[in-house]
Amino acid sequence: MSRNPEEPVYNRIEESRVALGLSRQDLANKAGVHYQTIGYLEREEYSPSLVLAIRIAKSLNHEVSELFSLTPFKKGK
Amino acid sequence: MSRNPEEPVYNRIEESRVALGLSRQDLANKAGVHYQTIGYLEREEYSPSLVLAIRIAKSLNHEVSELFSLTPFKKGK
DNA sequence: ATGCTATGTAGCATTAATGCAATATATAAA
DNA sequence: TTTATATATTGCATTAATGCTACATAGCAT
Repeated sequence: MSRNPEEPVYNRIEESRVALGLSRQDLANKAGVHYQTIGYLEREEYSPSLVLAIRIAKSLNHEVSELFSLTPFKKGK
Repeated sequence: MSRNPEEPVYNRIEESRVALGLSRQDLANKAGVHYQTIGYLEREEYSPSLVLAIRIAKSLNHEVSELFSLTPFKKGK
């Protein structure tokens, strides 16, 4: 089996990032990753490693569980 | 750069697993992974994907942030 | 002694996550 | 118009995370 076989992880990265007035590049810098990576994550093209998830959560002043979920987030908050 | 270049993730998987009286195989079954994977994680030989971290946390009735951390956990609770 | 369970170790194969470069588009500002 | 910023898209290379198999060891039963 592969690592995450068609097992998506939903997230609210873009929502939180925009709320803080940050560009993807800004967030990428804070999290220490490539800015394209943020794009891939926001489009949910793949799910991050735990390390990255923790770094992003920290960069956005959120708990991992507030930003990422195995089940879809409800619209609006 | 690689994915998690020498960036360890500390965890309390073994502690929590034993507290629940589960074997690695038991936890592996609940989390849907190979039992060796649990071993690797407990020995902190590598850090899990976010999906796996969430599944393990759920299997152990814990929050991701309670089980995993970028900084070492203090001894005893 | 035999068997079973739990664990460690080692090796190999697969693939997703990430980096990075290039190009394209849209928008806003100068 | 030109410039700069933000984003999307594509493609390629690297490597860590995971699966799986096999073997070894130790403990605890029987």
